[in-house]
Amino acid sequence: MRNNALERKLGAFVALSETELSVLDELNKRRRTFVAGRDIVEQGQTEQSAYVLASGWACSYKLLQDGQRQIVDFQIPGDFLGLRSLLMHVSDHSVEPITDVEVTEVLRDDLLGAFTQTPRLATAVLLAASRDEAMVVEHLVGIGRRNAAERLANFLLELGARLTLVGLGSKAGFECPLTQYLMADAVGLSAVHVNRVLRQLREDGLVTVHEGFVSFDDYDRLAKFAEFDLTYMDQIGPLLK
Amino acid sequence: MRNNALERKLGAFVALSETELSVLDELNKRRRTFVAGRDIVEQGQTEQSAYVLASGWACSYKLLQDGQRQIVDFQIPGDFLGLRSLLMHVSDHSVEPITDVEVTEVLRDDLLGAFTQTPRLATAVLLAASRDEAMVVEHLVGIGRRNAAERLANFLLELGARLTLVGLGSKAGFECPLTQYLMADAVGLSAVHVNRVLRQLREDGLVTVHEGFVSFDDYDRLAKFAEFDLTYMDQIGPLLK
DNA sequence: CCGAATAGCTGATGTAGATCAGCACTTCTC
DNA sequence: GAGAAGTGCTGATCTACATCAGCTATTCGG
Repeated sequence: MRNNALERKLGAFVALSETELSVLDELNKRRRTFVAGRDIVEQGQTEQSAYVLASGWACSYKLLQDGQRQIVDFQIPGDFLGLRSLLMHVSDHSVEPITDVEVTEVLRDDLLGAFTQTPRLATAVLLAASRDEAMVVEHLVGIGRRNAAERLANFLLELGARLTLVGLGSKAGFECPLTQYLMADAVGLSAVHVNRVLRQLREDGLVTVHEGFVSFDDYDRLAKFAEFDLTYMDQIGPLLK
Repeated sequence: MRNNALERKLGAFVALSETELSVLDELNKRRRTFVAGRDIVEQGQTEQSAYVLASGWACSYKLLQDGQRQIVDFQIPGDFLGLRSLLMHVSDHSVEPITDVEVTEVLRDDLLGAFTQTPRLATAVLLAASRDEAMVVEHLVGIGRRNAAERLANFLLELGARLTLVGLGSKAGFECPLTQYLMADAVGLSAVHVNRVLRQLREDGLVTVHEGFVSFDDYDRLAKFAEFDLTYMDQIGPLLK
């Protein structure tokens, strides 16, 4: 069976041949499910497998000694979970499912083996990883230099854009299982302040976050307000023919 | 001639064979120099080449519309400059030399071509990119969840550790061409506050930053204070034999 | 040799966002 | 069916940092 999540993900970066596709098929046929709240990858562990998210939401985060947590990114269908943990000796972060999730598993040796067989796959993974890194960089800029409202606006717009790419959102809005606590840990604010800022954005007629749904009340004004620029998401199409 | 900067960089992640080394030699023989202050890579441009820093310091940064700047990372000898810009369609950041720098140039087509010939190279680059991403993630956590003093302490410790790896620093300290303005843009503070916090750290007998030199006055106490943990730098040795 | 940058430094004041404390509503558990 | 836990929401207070303003010491170009 063709057309799994990993193929869609990598196909966005390089056009894959038949043989490459069949190598991919071999790579990730093990399907697994995880329940919400129980970590999939744990900081400090040595991981033998990564996953590609088929359905549901997850988040990758780091804990500080004092118990504070910084969410690095949320993962939506099509995204890798724990790829960096697989590539590095010990995982530098944890991954937790926010909802129940379905994933396909990718074993380290299989992945590295596949690179040797079909180098274009390695290039594709490298490009996918670069795009992920670009997103982290963008978050860094947001947290370092934007105020609370701009940060939250950017955050919601980025999520919306990513979900739209996989058919789960539009300029009107998207379904969103995140609590205000989760958003706070992602944008580096307190949950209390997230609440206030969301109210502000709602009263200004920009976005409404309510009952698990994010509605863009005025997408263009919101994008302008947030200085939202998604070139970093680099979704023009395959770089390699 | 063997033993250039790129070989050292990638050799840290995979053990490279003779043929792989010779491919590498072909890859980056063009040596260039850039003067301090004039951008090497520019946000929004499409880049055809990346570089490996042979000597000097550089920084990668992003600008916001209002003129604020966030420095994403500093590059020291052995680091890539603009690798992500090469891999993506359009560069999401700029790179500026802080001192005069010497680099070797790597052309996009050469790099992608080399991946096809020797897939292990692709793996090596992927691992190197993962380590870079891990550092950005660590910066994100620092900016999101640590206070000014912890942030600066972490920042100096990380620079020290990285410089030590390439023989340019030790637990005693390192030479450092960064102004307080540059540090401020990197850790997301104002230069004024950087100044005050550095004074605080100095008065507490932890670190002294003076006349282009960073001295760790009490490395262990500083590391403890900053909760410094360098597992994310992942320098245990080659993952692949 | 003089004016203009650049860098480090400091005090006074302002503010964005944290923290604390508490209410209302829903869902889950025994 | 009562308690406990999770989530959203709000007012009052506190504080870590930014901003403004201005000082000194170097360096650098003409």
